[in-house]
Amino acid sequence: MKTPMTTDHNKSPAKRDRILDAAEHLFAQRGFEGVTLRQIASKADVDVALASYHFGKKDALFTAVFQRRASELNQRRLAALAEAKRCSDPNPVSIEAIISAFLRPLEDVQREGDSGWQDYLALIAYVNNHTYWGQRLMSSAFDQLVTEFIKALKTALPGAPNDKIYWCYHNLSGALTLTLARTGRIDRLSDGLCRSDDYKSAYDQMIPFMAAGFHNVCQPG
Amino acid sequence: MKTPMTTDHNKSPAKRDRILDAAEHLFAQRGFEGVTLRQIASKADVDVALASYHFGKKDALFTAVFQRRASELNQRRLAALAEAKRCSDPNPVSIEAIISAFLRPLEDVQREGDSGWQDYLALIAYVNNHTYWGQRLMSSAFDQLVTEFIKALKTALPGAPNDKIYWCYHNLSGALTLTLARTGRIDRLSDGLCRSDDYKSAYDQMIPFMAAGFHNVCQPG
DNA sequence: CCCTACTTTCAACGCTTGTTGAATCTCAAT
DNA sequence: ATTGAGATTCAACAAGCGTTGAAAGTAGGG
Repeated sequence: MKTPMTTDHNKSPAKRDRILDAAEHLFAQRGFEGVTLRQIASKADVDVALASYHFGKKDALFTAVFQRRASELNQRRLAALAEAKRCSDPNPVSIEAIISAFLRPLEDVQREGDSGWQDYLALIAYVNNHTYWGQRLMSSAFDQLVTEFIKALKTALPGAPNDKIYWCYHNLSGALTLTLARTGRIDRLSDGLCRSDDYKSAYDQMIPFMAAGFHNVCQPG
Repeated sequence: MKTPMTTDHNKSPAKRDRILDAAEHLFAQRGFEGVTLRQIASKADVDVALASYHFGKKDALFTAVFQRRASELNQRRLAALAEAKRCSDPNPVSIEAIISAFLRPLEDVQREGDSGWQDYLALIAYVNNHTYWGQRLMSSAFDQLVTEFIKALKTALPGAPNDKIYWCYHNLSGALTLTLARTGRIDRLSDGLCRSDDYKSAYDQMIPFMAAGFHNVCQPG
């Protein structure tokens, strides 16, 4: 009996994946127009034409890179949120726990070594601050997840006006984005006291910071 | 008697400035590599070669655009900080007042109509999230100002550890950067309830939000 | 062994890019 | 009028871009 034959490309995904990895790294570092297909192919040790063969136009390759890890990240964050709900069971989940469920999975994948995740999170930062790519990619990849977290925030802050919740999430998202971009600015500003690549410290202070902001802005009435 | 003759180029700054304006708008919208000198020249209604004549390489044009409005912005923010100190005179300045002095001048220049400031602030957002340009431009343009504000924050939060102050400023800077980028994401997330171009609302909620974060994270201990 | 389907390479295309050197224009001072 | 210096245009360059079509490689099923 023959294999069910979605003969697709499960035999030699090696080069295809190497293109994705190289593109992930370079796009995250220099942006869409800042990278050429030849640089990607060179880093992946592959012919230029192969990128076009597998992914079509350059836009499509960028989109493929962005979507590759999105669903796994969403699953991890949703799992963290479910776990937080389970832990505080009869009581409602605290703001701190919700924000923690939003951020800690990022710390997890960053710590797990695979530098691909580092690049991917930096790519999210690039896309989130980019008008064109943000409009095209952020919603389809993350809106469902974000809506889930915002729903949790609303129940944790009963009576809070919706627009304030969204603005508070905007603050959280912006601070997180700058963290993920790891530009090294805080290193220079603090003269080395703080480091952009010290995620642990970043999240440790970000969680109580944001929780206090939510509580202060979103108090009912 | 002849005019004191820094014969430089004060006679026909028209085209030179039009290049800066066009570049400001396009760089802010599409980034450094996303814009061609021909697009800039076309928008400025000027020959391509003129940009090279006035500014040299493309990098130098980008730098010139970035630096053009930096010192005026710094002056406005420093004036706002001085005014805040004056208002609360014998008492120390509050965190809220410091953050307000940091943000409100942005709202002012945005309201004053001149759409160039809008583009410029979006350009700051682009540079601040960009590894390469951030390292080259942010420090020289804004470090002195930021250091001044951080000094004020330190005196307003006596006993707070320095690293926490820097991380808190990092949060403020990140949220502000996403606001300045005006990507339209909050519009889509909130289904039109909040709008990226509603600076007033953005700053109105950001000030108490950030102040609460500072207070919560930076309590001495 | 020979199909067949997929992957990978090769070579080249048409086009755009940033940059430059020489030519032209502008216009105030001589 | 002439000069001279800055501003502006023109035309062109070499280099690099994304993309493509055809050729070559690979491998499992008949």
